[in-house]
Amino acid sequence: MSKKVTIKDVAAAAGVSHQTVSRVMNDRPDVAKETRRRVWQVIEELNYQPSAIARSLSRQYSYTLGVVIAGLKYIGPSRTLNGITEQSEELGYGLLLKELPSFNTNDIKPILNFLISRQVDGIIWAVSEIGENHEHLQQLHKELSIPMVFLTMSNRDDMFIVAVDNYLGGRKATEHLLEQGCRNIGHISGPLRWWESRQRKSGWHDALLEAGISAEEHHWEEGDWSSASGQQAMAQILKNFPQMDAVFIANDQMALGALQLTCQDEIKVPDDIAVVGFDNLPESQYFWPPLTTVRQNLRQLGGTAVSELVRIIEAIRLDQEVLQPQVITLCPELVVRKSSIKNPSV
Amino acid sequence: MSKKVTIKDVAAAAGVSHQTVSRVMNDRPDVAKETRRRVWQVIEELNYQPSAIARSLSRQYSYTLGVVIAGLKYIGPSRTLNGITEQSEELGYGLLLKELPSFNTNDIKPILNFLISRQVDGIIWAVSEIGENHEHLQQLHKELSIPMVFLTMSNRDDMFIVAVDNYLGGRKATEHLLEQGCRNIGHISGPLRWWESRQRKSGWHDALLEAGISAEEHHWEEGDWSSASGQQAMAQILKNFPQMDAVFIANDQMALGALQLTCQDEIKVPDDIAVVGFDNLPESQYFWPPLTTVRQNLRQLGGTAVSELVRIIEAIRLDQEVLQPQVITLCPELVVRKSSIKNPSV
DNA sequence: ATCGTTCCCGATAACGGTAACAGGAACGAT
DNA sequence: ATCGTTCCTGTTACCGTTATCGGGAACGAT
Repeated sequence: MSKKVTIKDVAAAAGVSHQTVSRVMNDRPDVAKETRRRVWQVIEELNYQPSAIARSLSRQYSYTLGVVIAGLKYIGPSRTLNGITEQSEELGYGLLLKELPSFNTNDIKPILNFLISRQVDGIIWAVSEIGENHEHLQQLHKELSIPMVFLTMSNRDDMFIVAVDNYLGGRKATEHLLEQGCRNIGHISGPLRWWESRQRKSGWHDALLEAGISAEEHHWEEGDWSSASGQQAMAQILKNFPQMDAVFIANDQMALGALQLTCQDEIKVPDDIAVVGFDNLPESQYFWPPLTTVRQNLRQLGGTAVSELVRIIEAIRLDQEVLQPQVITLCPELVVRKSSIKNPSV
Repeated sequence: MSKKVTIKDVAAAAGVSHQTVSRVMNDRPDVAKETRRRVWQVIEELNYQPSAIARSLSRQYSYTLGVVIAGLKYIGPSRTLNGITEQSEELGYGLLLKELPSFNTNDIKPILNFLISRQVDGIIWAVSEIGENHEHLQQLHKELSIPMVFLTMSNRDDMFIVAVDNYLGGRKATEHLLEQGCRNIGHISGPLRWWESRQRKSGWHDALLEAGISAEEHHWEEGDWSSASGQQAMAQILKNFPQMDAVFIANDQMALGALQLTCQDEIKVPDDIAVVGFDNLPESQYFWPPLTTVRQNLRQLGGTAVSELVRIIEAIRLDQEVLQPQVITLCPELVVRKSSIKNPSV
């Protein structure tokens, strides 16, 4: 059972000091050409892999990022994580992953401590803002003095934030329905404890307002993101708001539930009611009818967060100077499909 | 900017040696009650967090597992990862995550080296077996002498493997259709380079054979898991095999594509053609009609892999004895919904 | 011959913990 | 008084790297 080969084994085999081996590994200039060659040869022969652990201990950087995420069983967070893994691979950073057991976990401190004790260079907080779950965090963040980037939360001027513009998404969806000539546009929101839900709903609300239409209380219902809740909410709105000729639904899953209801009740989509969702699930294109929706590029979201975090880390490492916190906003785009096209002229 | 507090700071503040602090942190018995109390107090006051890095270096275990995964943007791998994070949290292990850029990456060695250089105690290989992508790996594995558990791959008797019984899933689906009185049962498979695809197809094939029905070449088509390919494959089979009265489709996404086609062509599901999928997406229940499918518990798959790996690691740590490799198989179950019920008596 | 450079390289001390050993104090037994 | 225990604590070495410093060899300039 071959024991791990260390820098000293290499040094002994090459007949140099371990320091010289270190110099070779790190491409330092002050090594004679011949020595360098010989050391490299031994490294290859012994298949020497330097211990990243020892390295982290010695220089004070681990080249590892901590990622805190929640809801991996849903497709949204996984896509974000996908973006994070790709970009961190690209930039040469490892990832230490922690998943919160639920979205509104209050027991945040041990998780941060866990990451910090493992010397991560920075932390990406990829948990949506729900209810009060960011209040406590915000305070801890200030005490901690470790670079952090937050995803998908309301703007605060003392933090680095990367987020999709959910408000704009809601507006785009609603404006599209207005352009189709709809005037009675309902809305099924996500749980309003979620920041995203509130943003999307505001977008809907404001777009209507600007068109001179008032969004009234019985024009919308609150769902919980699930298809079941979408179905239920749809039934409710149909009852309260029978004139409805279009509906903007805050995610594709709920939209799917609503669509199923229209199948059962033989309501024609889009002729009777036009439907727009949010998320652009890979499946949405194959719903019946294919679903118009708002695409948010979550991979890009994750990737941007990593780039940003690394930028901060390396600024500190090199300049010893702290960057100004900023908010980066990504634009969602509308994907138009059959479910919202009112007048298929011809 | 408060510098990190180390074990020596605590020792100095408490008026003891750093070794005593270490003893207190690790709950060793040989510390006087009073001293222990005092040290704890200082630890709390200074909010001391021991450096996991230094600890890993000193004892030779990091209490960290490496996870190699691919296709996080799909829901399957994310669910598996979800199971992995939960169980590792439970068992007190951290996770170092690596995502392969594609399913059939050949450049495996640097990834393993990366994980090993960070002293992970074991590795979970959560990448499906596709084509030859496991051949090379198998060889590396033997040289490496680090505990590994593999997910979802064909049985080999010298490795630890955890997998869902895809063959059984295929059988269950097909047998269900036979029970519904169907005799002309088609199949849309996933890409046959995938082990899962071959297993599911074999299940279909063998179930038919046992019922005295021969599965012929024009009774099935190969898809690529996407809804688009499902739709296309469905169209093809309908042409080649017009008598078809049921179809087993190797995943829900392709089934969705097929269902959309039936909507367009006004084929009645399940009356004209019964449909069974595979995966049990959260959306499947809301397809039209609701989709009968095979549920595989991927969270359990991930969780089991972690438990198994930790069992191996701790066996080595304590007994210094190596466990016998084994294969753990999880049973998928059939979820019956409307899309496959032929005779809705009354 | 002496001195200052430049080029290499090694010795030693960190980094922040744990392991192993040694030793002092208190105590009872001889 | 001496010895062996037991209980507690400190000293020292070590885990595998990198950083710092210092010094020898070679070389050209004085």
